[in-house]
Parts: sequence; structure tokens; C-alpha cells
Amino acid sequence: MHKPAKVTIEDVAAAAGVSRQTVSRVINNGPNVKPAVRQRVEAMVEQLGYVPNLSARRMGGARSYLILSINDRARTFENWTSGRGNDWVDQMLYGGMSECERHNYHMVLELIDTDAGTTIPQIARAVGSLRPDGVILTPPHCDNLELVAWLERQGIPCARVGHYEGGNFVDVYMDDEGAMREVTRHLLDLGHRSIGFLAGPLNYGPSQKRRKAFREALAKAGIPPEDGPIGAGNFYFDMAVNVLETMLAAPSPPTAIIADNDKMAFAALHVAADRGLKVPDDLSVISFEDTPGVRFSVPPLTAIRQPTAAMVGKACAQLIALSKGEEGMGAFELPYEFVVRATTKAPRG
Amino acid sequence: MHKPAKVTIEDVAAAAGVSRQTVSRVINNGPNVKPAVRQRVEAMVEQLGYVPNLSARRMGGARSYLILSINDRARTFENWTSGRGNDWVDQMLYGGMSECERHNYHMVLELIDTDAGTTIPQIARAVGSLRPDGVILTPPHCDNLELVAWLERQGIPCARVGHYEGGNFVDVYMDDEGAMREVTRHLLDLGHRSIGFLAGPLNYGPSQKRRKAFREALAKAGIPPEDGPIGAGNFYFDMAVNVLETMLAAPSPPTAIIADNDKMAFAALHVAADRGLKVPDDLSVISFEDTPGVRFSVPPLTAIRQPTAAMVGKACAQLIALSKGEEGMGAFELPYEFVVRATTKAPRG
DNA sequence: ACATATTTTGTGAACGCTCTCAATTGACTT
DNA sequence: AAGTCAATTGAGAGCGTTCACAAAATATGT
Repeated sequence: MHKPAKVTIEDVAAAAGVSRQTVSRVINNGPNVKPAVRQRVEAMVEQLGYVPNLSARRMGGARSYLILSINDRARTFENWTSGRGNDWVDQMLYGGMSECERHNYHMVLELIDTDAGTTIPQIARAVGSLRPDGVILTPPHCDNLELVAWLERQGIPCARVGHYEGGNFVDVYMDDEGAMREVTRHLLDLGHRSIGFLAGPLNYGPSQKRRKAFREALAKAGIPPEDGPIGAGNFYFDMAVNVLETMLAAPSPPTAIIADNDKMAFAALHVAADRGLKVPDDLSVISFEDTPGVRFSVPPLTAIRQPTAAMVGKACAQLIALSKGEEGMGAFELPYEFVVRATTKAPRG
Repeated sequence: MHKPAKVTIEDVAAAAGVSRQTVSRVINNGPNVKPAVRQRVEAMVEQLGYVPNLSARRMGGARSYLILSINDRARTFENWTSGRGNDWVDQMLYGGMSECERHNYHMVLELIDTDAGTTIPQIARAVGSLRPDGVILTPPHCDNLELVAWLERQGIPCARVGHYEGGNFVDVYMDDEGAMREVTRHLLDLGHRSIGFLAGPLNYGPSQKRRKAFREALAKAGIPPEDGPIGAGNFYFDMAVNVLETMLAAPSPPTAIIADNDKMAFAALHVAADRGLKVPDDLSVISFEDTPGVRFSVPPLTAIRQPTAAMVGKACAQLIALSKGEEGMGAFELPYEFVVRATTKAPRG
């Protein structure tokens, strides 16, 4: 099992009869290379199957061609059983990898604990050894002020997904308020007058916006906030089940439920089944996430589809641009989609 | 935004009053370092916050501290809507990242097209630039003989997940035949005599094993194969719906369905709902995958839980061992779990 | 105490690239 | 035709490690 000799830039240079540096210019699309020479070099690159060694590139130059994605351990598969995990990761990955691939960048994933004490050392280690050109922060890490400040101090371009605040960052998000307005109107138009909202964590930016928009939309329709019960305060299935039990046991229970994420929407489906309520006839349900599996639920959930993959893709694209010395910082709002499936209907009577 | 000076091995050496090489020995846990010196160096590493630069390590030494995970584009989020995607990726990632983290390795993900023509060039590019210490192949790439041969020729240690064949590889899998025997017996014991199997692709190793074990288990129970209809032949929702329609329209339709993956099990739930069949009273359903979301289905699916994360974790561990010059090649069978939830019951009558 | 084996430490080279800057070539003026 | 300036090419240094040694320090045996 002898390893085939790896072809280096020198090999290509020799084969093409030019210097190392000229080959470097060609593979980096640099200016000031005669078309004929460029072509000759490219032919040799192709023929010898030359691929630049990333480590050497990093050593010599300033770029690492690496984007680091920081993911929260609590939101992974590990915590599915406790109801905390989700499959956001899947989509984020997809969005990031696709974009990186396009530019011959690579995405390295890091699993980071939510615990504030260990977050920064963990990231410091990853950043220190990898020296990525950019870091992508996903919830809840993008809201970790201490971490964000640390990264800014390191001078590493940083993108936050699902975050709104300014600063010298790439911020990518969707119009949560608009989405909530649309969803609420949908239910209002159907004739619902008592709508429950299974809200996400109070300290989670997008959830705050949705909560606010929900209240406003109800007020605008002349429904006092008391009639729009807001419950939960996290993203977990079990908690949502409890909250729902209470909501539905009230004197005039909601005829529709908006869940801040899929798992809580599933909880609504479960509780409805337990109580003999038919969805959507007796209870309408809308989710605010739409992870891929949702379309296979019984019945298929109506939901706001978050542009998760697109957001991470955009974040990558901006970071890559930045690493090339182009402009990139700023805030970017990506469009969501309202997917009406089979869990909303006019209320009975 | 001035980047903080990065501390190098020389800085640590100077601070500890030793040479570069001694520091290198300490951080690599090398032998022949006086305990007092080791301690002094370690203190300095800590104090200066030194982290070895991965690229430099790769340049100097033989290891890259990188494990490359090859993932099939068709099985990602991108293809959920067509019913091909799954959230395997989530679990694989988790398993791999956790293991890498343990050893201060990093996992780089690559999204590869299934199309045979482009697979190898794509992987060649990634392998060439990253020079990973090992490559993890997941289905369907682990069954791509041409690719496997190419990787073997490159001399890069390679792990296959969900693969059985020998060769100079790390192979990690579960006991698919045993799992199928257990599942079938469960249904048989419940009193089912007509069981349908929504099989996976014919060219997918684990599916072949399950198919074989299913036939044998039925035969052993004195049920001729005709009574255990086998359908589908891929992993998609829509196809499974069609096959089920046919199965259930037969003169003596199955009272239980075994699905080769979750999506096809969901299809069974859907078709049952459409036909007014109650699960599990009128139809029992078992899945052969158990991705995390399954526990939230209505009703929660009984399923074989594949040790997906553990398999990838094991694959990583072996590759890392190998990169350290330890033994690592071989075949490893990991235990599955049979999770009985709410979709199996004795047949009516 | 001396030679010899062993452990511990240090030195120079190498890895493959990009950077900076100098040298060459070619085109355009006058 | 010489002079000027821009476009194109090349040479040398350096990035931060580990490797293969050589050197120094210590331990062991007689």
C-alpha cells in the first residue's frame, strides 16, 4: 500500500516550464498572466491531477479556506430523546457545505457545549488550531455576548444566523414578525378567535419578535391579549404537552395553536389525539419551523418554513467574500415561506 | 480590529526555557521528557493559551488531525421534498464529531454527488487538498467499488459504515439479520400471520440481509413466502404509498407492516389514516431505522433503532487509532435496540 | 573513577505554499 | 531608436510544525 507521490506546485511548474509563482498565480486566478501561459499551466494542472495542499496554503498565505461552524451540543441528536435536539443541524450543514463547495472552501464542524464556562475555551482551541477564515454562530451561541466579544477581539470575521443586532458582523435572519403576522391573519381569516401560542424561550431573539407580532396582530383584530394565551417558553416536547393540557382545559379553549417550533407542534398533534380532538376539524395547528420531516406527519403540518439552509449558505458566502478582501459585513433578511398543508381549517360552529 | 499575535511553539519554548522540540514532545505526549520539564512546559502552554497550529503540524509531520466524512448529496436536506433525504446525517455528524473532539481531531464534511462520473474527482480534490488521516464512507458511497478501490490505492485509511465486505478497511455495522429476526418474531408472537415488508433497495447490503432474514423467519414459522409480500425496493415515501395501496387491496391483506426505513413507515401511517385503518388496532407498523423524530409521530412508532451515531463514532475512533500508528482495521458489529412504542398490537379477531 | 549504555535535550532541514520585491519582457511615446 | 511605463515573470524568504539526527546529561556497571 505505497502512497502515490503527491504532486506539488513545483511539479506543475517544471512540467509547464514556468516558475512556482506563476503556477500559484494561475490557480489563484491572479492577474498578469499571459493567456498562453495560463492555458499551458492549466493543462498541466489537469494532466498531473494537481490539487493545492491546504495546509501549505495556510502556512504561506493569509487564508485557510476553512469556515468553522459552531454548533450547540444541546441541539443535536444527542438530546433528541430529552426533546431538546432538532434537525436544524442537517439543514445548516447542507446550506453551508453547498456554498463552501462552490468556492473550494471546506466546512469544519465543532460541537460546543452551551455551558458558558467552557464555551470560549472550546472555541478558542478550535479557532487557534484551525485558524478559519470565518466563524458561523448558530443559536444559541450567536446570542452569547461574551463569546461574540471574544471573537471580535480575535479579529475573525463572524456570521450570526438568526440574529438581529448590529455590530461588525454578518447577520442573517428572516422576517419573523412578518411571518407571524401572516400566520395569525391566516387563522383569523379562517374564523378563529381564540388562538394559543406555544412560545419559544424568552431570551431567544426570533421568539421575542414572534411573540410581539402575535400580540400585535391579535390586538389589531380587536382580540384582547387574554384571548391569545401564550405558553411554554422553551422548545421542548414535554413542556409543550403540559402547557397544552392547561390551555385546552380552560373554559374557552383555543381552537388553533401556533407552535414556535416543530416539536411543540407535534406535541399539539399528540395532545389532540389523546383528547379525541380531530386535527384540523377540532383544532388547527401551525408550526414555525418546518424541518423536512414535517411533511410526513399525520396529518401533514401547515407551517412557516424557515430558510435555514439558505441562511447558513448566505452566511458562508459573506464570510468567504470577506476572506477574499471583498465587502461582506452587514445584515441580510432572507424570505420565509408559508406552507399550507392539512392542519388548518375553520373552527367548528 | 488588530488580530492578537498568535502564540507559537517558539514562544512557549522561550517562556519555559527549553527548545522547540521539547515543547513539541510535551504537547504530543512524547516519551523522554523529565517530569519537572514537562510540568513547566505545560504550565506555559496553559498560561500563554498556546494551541498548536494544525496546518503547520500537517506540514511538518505526517498527520493532519482531520477526518473526512463523505456524505451523499441525495440523502441530505436538499432532497427531503422528493422523499430521498433523511436525517441520518445529523446522527452521523454527532457520532463523528464527538469522537473527534475527544482526540482533538476535527471532522470535515464533504457533500458528494451520487453520480459515479463525478464522485471520484470530487473526492480526489477534497482528499488532495485536505490530506485527511482517514475517510469515512457512508451509504451509498461505501458500496461504490470503484471509489473504494481508488481510496485504497491512495493509501488513505478508510472506514465504511453499514458495510460488511472485508478488505483492508474499517467496517462498522449492526446485526441486520438478527434485528429482522427479532422484529418478525415479535409480530409472529403477537399473532400476525400475514406480514408485509416494505423493502429497501436491492443493491443496498443491509437491506439484502434484512430481506433474507425476513424470508427465513417466515419460513421457519411455517408461513410460505407468498404470505409475506415484499414490496418497494427503494427508500422513498411516495413509492411506499403506492406499494402499500396494492398490498392492502389484496384479498388477504397484511395485518402488519415492516418498513425498511422511517419514511416508509410514515407512509404506512398515512395510508392507514387514508383508508380508515386504525394503527395499531387494524395495522401494526414497525420501522427499521428510528431516526430521532420518530418518537414524536402519531402514534409513536415501534422501531429498530440503528446505532448510527455510535457506528460513525466507532469508525472515527478506529481511523484515529490508525493514524497514531496503532492497530485499527477490522470489522465491528455494534448492538441495535428494539424500541417498542405504540404501533404494534395483536391483529383483530 | 572510568567507560559504556541510556535517557533527555537541542539543532538543522524539510514540508508546500504565498508573500514581497526585484528582474525581465513588451508596448507605447516622442 | 531610445526612453518610459506597464505587464509579466521569477527568486528568496518565511509561515509553525515535526522529523532525523547529533549532542549533552544522567545512570549503570566494573
